[in-house]
Amino acid sequence: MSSPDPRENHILEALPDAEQARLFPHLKLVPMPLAMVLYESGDALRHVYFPTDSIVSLLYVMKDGASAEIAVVGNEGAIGVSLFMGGETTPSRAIVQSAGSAYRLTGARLKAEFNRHGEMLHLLLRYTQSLITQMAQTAVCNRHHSLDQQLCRWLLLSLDRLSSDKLNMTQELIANMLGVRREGVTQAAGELQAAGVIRYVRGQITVLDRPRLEELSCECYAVVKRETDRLLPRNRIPYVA
Amino acid sequence: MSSPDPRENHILEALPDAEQARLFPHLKLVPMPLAMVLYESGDALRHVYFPTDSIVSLLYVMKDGASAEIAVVGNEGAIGVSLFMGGETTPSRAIVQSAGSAYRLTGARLKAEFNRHGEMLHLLLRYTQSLITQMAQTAVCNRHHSLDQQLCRWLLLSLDRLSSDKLNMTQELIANMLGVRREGVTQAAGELQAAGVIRYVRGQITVLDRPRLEELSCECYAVVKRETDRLLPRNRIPYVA
DNA sequence: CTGCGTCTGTACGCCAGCGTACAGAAGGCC
DNA sequence: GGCCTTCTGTACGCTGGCGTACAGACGCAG
Repeated sequence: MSSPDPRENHILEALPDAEQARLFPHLKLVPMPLAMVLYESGDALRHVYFPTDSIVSLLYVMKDGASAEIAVVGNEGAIGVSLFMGGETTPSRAIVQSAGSAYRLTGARLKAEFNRHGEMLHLLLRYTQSLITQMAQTAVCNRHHSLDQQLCRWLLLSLDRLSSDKLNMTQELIANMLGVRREGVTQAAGELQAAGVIRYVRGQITVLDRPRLEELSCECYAVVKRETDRLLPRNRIPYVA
Repeated sequence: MSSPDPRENHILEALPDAEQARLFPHLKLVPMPLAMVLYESGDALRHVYFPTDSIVSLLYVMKDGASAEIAVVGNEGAIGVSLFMGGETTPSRAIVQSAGSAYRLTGARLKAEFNRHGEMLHLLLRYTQSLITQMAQTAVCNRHHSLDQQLCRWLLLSLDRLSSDKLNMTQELIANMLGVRREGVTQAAGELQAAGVIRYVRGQITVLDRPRLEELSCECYAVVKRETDRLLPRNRIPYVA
């Protein structure tokens, strides 16, 4: 971005002027390079991150090394929910899946703002609920849907968090996120390419036919999208008790 | 229970005296018969439920009727998280999986207490985080583990929420919760019975060898258990900012 | 322009769980 | 006792995704 602005993050954007004035001076713009780990399972969180153009995956890693993504966070949300939820740590790993930037706030500063019980609290809680929806839907999706469908869902979730129709990610990476074999992704992506829905060139995916992608996806994408839009409307709504 | 007491629910138990005095008069003890639906996907919630000896499953139902449990709630928690999270509704169904009782509170009363930003808020948020852990782990489990392992996990989660070693539930019901075929559960349960771990008689499961059950389960049970115990210690801990 | 590392394509046997179908067994009701 | 419903056991073919193995393709460094 030529002139980074905290308001590129939807949560920060939605804050009332007074809260923005209080918080923005303490925000620090940090680069988010690919594969950067924001926290490991069980780490005490020091900061909360508000992505602008980066995408972060939350994933669980098992003892045998198998992994699975449970949610993806972009400029609609924040990383470090367990800070204000009170747990301080969480058994997941947060890893940058698409490079970019984020605004960072110290945990202490965030908690202080949260405990003023103002709009920030309500925004963060609503965002957390949308995160819950995404995780729950991921659980169901993992149970019932085919790899082909899940790949479509995953591409759409990423696409929504970028301003471009190009994704920079290898099949290996996608496989890790979905918790499947790399060969499976090759297979599924090959079909999509043959159908003219995407173009795939060595770590760069271009989406050619988004409507078709939505058709091929399972319903999980739509459910999550609808719920996210409902919970996080992009304008300033005062809290109603 | 011979003399029901709100303190059988761990959240209510953990409240300071002042908050208990304020809330308990408004609690209503309600029966929770098997298969009772507390809310359907998208329903506006009117009450929050604090189970004492009942168990409630949160499950997602897809368009084609397929379903999957995303979390289970007993006397350690509450049903109706989306009320104080701000969403008012949630795309899941809450259904009683093991009959018993619960204390009920109107949504308005709960929100009023929540917005006092006292111990109730912190307890509910910490509980919500443990719920998040459970959902995330379910997602991973659905991806990577065998039906046999998942059955063990599920039995343990239920067992922890009951005071008995007997579970009243048909294989059909379990299959619905796990999102698998009934025959699959028959198969897996048959193996457990042959191994002397459980005894199965027409809708009644008796756990004979719990340690063995834990060994046969995937790590998911232990992860969720540890995290739940960490987040919700059974004593009154003042909030530290 | 050559070589090497990374990324992608393909192949083959294997198996868990699915869909389907049906049979026996236990318990309740009249 | 006899009937009917519910619950459980078993069988069989099918398929999606896994594990493994290897070959081509692209791109960067030297």
